[in-house]
Amino acid sequence: MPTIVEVANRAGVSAITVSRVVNDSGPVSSQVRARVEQAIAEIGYVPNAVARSLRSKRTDTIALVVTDMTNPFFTTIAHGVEAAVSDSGMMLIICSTDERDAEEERYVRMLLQRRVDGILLVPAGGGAAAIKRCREQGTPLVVVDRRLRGRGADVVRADSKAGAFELGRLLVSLGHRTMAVLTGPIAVPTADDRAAGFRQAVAAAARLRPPRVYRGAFTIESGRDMAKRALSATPRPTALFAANNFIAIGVLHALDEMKVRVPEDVAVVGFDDLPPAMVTFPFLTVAAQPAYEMGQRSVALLLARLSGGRGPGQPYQEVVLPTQLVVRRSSGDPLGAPEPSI
Amino acid sequence: MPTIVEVANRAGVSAITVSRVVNDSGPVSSQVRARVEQAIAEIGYVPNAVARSLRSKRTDTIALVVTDMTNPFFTTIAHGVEAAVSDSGMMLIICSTDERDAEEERYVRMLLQRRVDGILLVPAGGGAAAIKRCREQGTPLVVVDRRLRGRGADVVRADSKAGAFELGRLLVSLGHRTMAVLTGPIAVPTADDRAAGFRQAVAAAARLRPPRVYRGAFTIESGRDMAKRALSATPRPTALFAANNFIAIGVLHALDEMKVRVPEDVAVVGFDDLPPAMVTFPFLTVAAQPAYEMGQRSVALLLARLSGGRGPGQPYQEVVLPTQLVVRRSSGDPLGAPEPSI
DNA sequence: TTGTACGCGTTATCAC
DNA sequence: GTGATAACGCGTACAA
Repeated sequence: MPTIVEVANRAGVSAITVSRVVNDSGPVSSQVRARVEQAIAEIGYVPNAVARSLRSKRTDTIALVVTDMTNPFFTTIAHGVEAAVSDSGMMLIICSTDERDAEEERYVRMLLQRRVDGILLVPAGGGAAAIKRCREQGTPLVVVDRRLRGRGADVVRADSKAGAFELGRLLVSLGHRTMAVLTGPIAVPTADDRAAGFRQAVAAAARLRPPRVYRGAFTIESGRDMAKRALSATPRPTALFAANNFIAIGVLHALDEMKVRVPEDVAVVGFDDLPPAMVTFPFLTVAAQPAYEMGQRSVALLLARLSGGRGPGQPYQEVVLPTQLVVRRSSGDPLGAPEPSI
Repeated sequence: MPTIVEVANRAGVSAITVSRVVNDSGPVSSQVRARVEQAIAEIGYVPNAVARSLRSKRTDTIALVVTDMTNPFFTTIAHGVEAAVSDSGMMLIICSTDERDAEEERYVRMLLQRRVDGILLVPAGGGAAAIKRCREQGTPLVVVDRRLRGRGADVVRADSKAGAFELGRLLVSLGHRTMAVLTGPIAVPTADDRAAGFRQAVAAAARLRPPRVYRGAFTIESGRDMAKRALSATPRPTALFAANNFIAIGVLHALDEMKVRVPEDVAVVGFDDLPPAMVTFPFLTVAAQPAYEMGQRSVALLLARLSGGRGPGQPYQEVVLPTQLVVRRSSGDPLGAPEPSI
């Protein structure tokens, strides 16, 4: 593999001159430039970015660490990230932790060894270890999709609480009085916020019993399981709130198996929309998060840190994006309304 | 940022000894090891993988270049790739070319500069330029999901022709006699193979007119457009074959808009399944590709090249995986069958 | 078991 | 406008 020195020899110049031509840094006479360019073409020189990084201390690479690459919500974020990263001439490393803290730690360690310029992280749990590591090394970190207890990093997330509140208010306005919340693990802020927002909406209505809250994982299996438990409770809920898209899918599967009709027998609302590209016939009423935009904004925040515009001394920012209420069939008509005449 | 030398000084040893401790290469007395490990912990040393790569000429990084990150088929491949890559302690760079040759070239150039250990490529077009570049540099390349004209690289793909043939045979057996194929661009082997396979199935039946073939892009918009054109043809087809998942979704949207019922008025079959995770109620009859497995097999092929087991001199391999026919509602019942009594 | 010398490919600094 | 020198952080080859 030819090096810059070999190009230099062939062109009869020094290595640094070749470097100047390649990077367009510093003055080079047009004659020399031509000779160098020809030499490059002749021997097929490809600059070595590894060596360059060793000197420059920049890799022009950032990493995105998500909890679940199969979830379209995260792949949509990834898409937004990729677009933004590519625009600024960098490359993107993607890691999937499978919601496991240990994997998250392993990945962050590897990424820091590789000296990536920055990390976008969807923490599996609290993310404390990762945040600490990054800070020690001075590598910018943006936490995506999860609220942070302390202020330890920039954050980009959607307003889970407000979105859940809207869904709750919708169901209340449709006349539901017994509802259940199916959400994710304890201590995951996203899971808590959504439960809290929904409960608040119910509490705001007079004389409604607070919804029962089921805790599981953000998975289809867990959604299915929680739905079955919720429906066997007394009194049986007339509406279910699934705190993310996978839980919602699990719920729909469970109801289908139980021959419970949606929305006729039970209304269902969820968090996270499915990308329109993937859904043939949208059905589910949801609070949609702006996933693509979240990806882009995360990169923007990271790049701002990198360009030093906001040095490491600057206070951390939290960008909270609004969700959008999308009402579809699964939430049903007002309870007690007359049956439509056929 | 502390270096290996600083660790060495603090521990009162030489740099190479620290290296031996960190990489567990070469003998180190347990006393010295303890001293070194303590020094590492105290000053928070994080090995520099960039410098290591410069020496070792390996980056332990591979890249996946796809045409469309929003397509669940490719994200499923990516998921399989990620799992396999992670298992072998490497990291994964992901690039999305948006089906543009120029982007593909740009990405490949950047990746080769970064000295990635290998590249998995879903070519936007023929992929000739990328293949040539990689070969010149001696970087292993595996082409994914596309057949190659010449033998210039390892290939992992599904059997598009056989899958399309099965779909065609199904429709023929259901009694359809006028059908249309909605496929991707000319010169993309995948698009051609699927059209050819389907046509062959029709030709195998006696006295059927060959299906009309529409050419567009592998996008929802294109699918919608082609569906409208196909349905306004005379004689009007009773069945449509969409050559990938996005085209199929576009078709379903178009038919919905035109108030054409599926499968009552027109039967629809497609290529590529949607991951079960994303679909609430599966509806479409498809030839499903083993996307996840394709991702894994691609990595396996790449790693085989890397480990030298199959040196660069070895002949290129082509792995062709079978598709699976999944019959659902969209393909309908046999034509002319009595209406089901309610 | 431990250490010395050198090179990996590039670029910043300073000199001409 | 061009070049010599050194340094980035690490690991191989060899010596002690």
